[in-house]
Amino acid sequence: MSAMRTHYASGITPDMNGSTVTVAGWVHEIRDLGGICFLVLRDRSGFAQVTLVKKKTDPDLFDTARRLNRESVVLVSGAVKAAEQAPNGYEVIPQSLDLLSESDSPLPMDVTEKVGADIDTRLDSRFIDLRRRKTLAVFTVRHHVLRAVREFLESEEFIEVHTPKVVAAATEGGTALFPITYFNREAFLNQSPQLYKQILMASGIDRVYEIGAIFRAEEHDTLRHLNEATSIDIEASFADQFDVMEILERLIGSVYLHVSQNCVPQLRELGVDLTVPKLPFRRVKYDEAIDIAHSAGHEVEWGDDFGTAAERAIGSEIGEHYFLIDWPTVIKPYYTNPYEEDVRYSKSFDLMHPRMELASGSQRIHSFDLLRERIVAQGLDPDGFEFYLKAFRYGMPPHAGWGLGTERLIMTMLHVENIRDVVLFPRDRKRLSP
RNA sequence: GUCCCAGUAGUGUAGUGGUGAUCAUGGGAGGCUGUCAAUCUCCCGAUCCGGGUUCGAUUCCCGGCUGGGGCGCCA
Repeated sequence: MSAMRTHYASGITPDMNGSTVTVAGWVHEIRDLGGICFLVLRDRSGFAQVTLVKKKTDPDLFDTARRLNRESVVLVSGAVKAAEQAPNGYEVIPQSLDLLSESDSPLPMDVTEKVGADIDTRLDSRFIDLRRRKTLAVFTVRHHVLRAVREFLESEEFIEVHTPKVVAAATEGGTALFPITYFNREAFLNQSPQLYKQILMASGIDRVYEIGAIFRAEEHDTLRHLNEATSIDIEASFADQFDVMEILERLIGSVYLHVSQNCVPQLRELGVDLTVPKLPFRRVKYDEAIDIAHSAGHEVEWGDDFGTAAERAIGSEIGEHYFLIDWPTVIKPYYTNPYEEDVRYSKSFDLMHPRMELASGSQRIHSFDLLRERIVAQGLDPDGFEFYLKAFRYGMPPHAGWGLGTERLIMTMLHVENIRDVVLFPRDRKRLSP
């Protein structure tokens, strides 16, 4: 604990009756009843009630307390008193109260959650929004999700790497990139670590993962897209798509388990009853999914991706996490390995939640000649990929991998509607600040 | 990219071709010794911008700006 503070609010218990503590935090509410005044102090852990009885309190201290603005930052030292009627069974009888930072008034939004606020209002004042218990709970869970991912991948002997976010060329064609000026040259913000993690397979590191920002310049405007998102990516050598699918489903199971065990108060705050999904997830072939979509009345041509409506129909038919496997080669990126026996199909998969796609992956092409051929076939210029293709000429093992959307994992886990709710400072088409 | 929708106190909302523009929360003053969505009395605070129709527009029409959402695309 810091020099200023001896305890978090939740670290104080009634059996500490009589001992002196110093708590620090924000003035959540003040209830002045005339002869007695209650100051509710809020910190990251919870609330502490500071009780001032007029007759027994120094007049200056009493007056300072009752005149505090909401959300001012204060430091309160005093004696812990066990009290039945107090919220957590105790209250603090102050000996001193320091006003460390006075809050302006009125506040840009309500912190006590009595009155709602639009997402836009909340994001404009995100630092205040984070003072709300529900918002704090979401980001605490997010931390535990990422921690669980790291622990799991580490236990599977993956090494964490960081690849460049400023790149010279598009990874896969298709999606739009953000152009930037790099000294005198044109450069882009990376849409995916794909090419770099594949290059690392030629290094012999064998199993790598990266948790990092990806950028997409698409002008979409939905509850499940952002222009800057966080991707969890892995790549593994001497593996096929089924090997990495198995890693992925065990990772999902492990993350759910970790969160259900370590985020009990947060889940309660959010009203989420978390059940760990059963393994293994169903493997549904693309062709089967087409049939499901058709029988639900959705038009899907073989070789097309599923529209949102068809995707939801398939999702509600399956009802839980599932893998959508064996996609047509034509709708997957050039680095996706086709089946040798029928090149119309590829060794690819998407991990689906009934609400949306969470991840996609595949076994990759590791033959230089085939890869170059596929790049050309998709209308891309192989010269722009020389730095990448070079890694396939001097001993590249077979490999497979996937990319998982961190935000989508969290929003489906916590039943969050809007992807912006699970990113501290989201970047969408309209928002560039804060 | 495209289509739809919305802009009313700090915040969240109701409603209206002529209003004293609703309610809650908030803020100010006062009362109250056990509050915990404290409570009571009094008070404060708003119709996005520009043009048009009209005797009169916050309301109807057009444009703008800002925001929200669907689809496409994707994670």
